[in-house]
Amino acid sequence: MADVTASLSIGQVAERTGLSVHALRFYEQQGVFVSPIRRGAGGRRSYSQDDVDWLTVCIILRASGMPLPALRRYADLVREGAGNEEERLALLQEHHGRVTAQLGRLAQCLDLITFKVGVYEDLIDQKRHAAGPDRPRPSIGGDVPASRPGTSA
Amino acid sequence: MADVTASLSIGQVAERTGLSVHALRFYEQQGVFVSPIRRGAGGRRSYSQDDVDWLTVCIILRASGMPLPALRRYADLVREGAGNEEERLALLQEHHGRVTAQLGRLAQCLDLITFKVGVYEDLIDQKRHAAGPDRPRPSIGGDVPASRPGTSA
DNA sequence: CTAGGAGCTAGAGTCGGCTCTAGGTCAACC
DNA sequence: GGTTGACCTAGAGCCGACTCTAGCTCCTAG
Repeated sequence: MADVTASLSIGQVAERTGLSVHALRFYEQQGVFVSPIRRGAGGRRSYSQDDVDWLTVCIILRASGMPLPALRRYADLVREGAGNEEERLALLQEHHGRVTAQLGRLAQCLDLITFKVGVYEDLIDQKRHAAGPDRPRPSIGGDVPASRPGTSA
Repeated sequence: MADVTASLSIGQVAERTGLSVHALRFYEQQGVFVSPIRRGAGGRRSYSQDDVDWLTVCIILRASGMPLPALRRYADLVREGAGNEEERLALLQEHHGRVTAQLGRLAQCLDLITFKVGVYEDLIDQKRHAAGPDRPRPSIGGDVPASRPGTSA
């Protein structure tokens, strides 16, 4: 029972979350932490495991595009304590919807990119083989247009 | 044969691409167009269908996170004409990789979000039913920690 | 006892990607 | 002939999310 509820310095938290110390102070100032970060000797921040866990969630939410104000709002709700679970749920559901939508859009984009990569690959190894009389393939001008996918979106 | 190769005003292009006229001028200034936009009466921009097609591709690339400098680089290559297909391919492949990675990350994030939504849904309809003697579920303090997914990433 | 390293605060700076403003030109309508 | 309304240029401003700086306090090691 050594490092259970061990408290970490800002540098250690930075190291294990991948955030910069600047970002950690910035997040704190922005109110994304649920409980105030404790201070140790000389006013230094001392993060609990809970703080780090929460931070981990925050990082994932941020990575999925949740803006800081929404994150702060969520933190506010959690800080308020039990009783506002519907609001938290609503916030998360909304974010869930946005992430799902973004995934969809991204997948569509990927289709086009994959298509274009394919076209260039074909084009390039047609050149390599410097083939005979079979037509090189139509509709490549300066660049291929959006021909196949993406036209519908 | 009326509007084939019709040329469009900046306003019309804005309308059908969803970009603002400001953004269109900005993109032009940033060199993302392959050929210079023609000018009509009084120096007004006149977009060809090709311009709009290219723009459509650009929009998709941007939507998938390609930064403007990369887009410009791509446009530069296309403008140069045939002979640099390997470079174009490389650029697209790199972007393809990044988009794929981003999709993966986003999917992981979505897992956590889905999980948390699930937890709150359970929690809320347990409350609604105000059930009997079965324990409400452990490990919900202020908020559920990252318990299930995301812990590995 | 001093030099280095980690931390502190407040606030300025940066970057990407637009967005907006000021001041002007046209063409068309009333 | 005056007023819209769409367009023009050059350049300033904005927003989000950090990032960096200056000037300070500690603690520890040499």
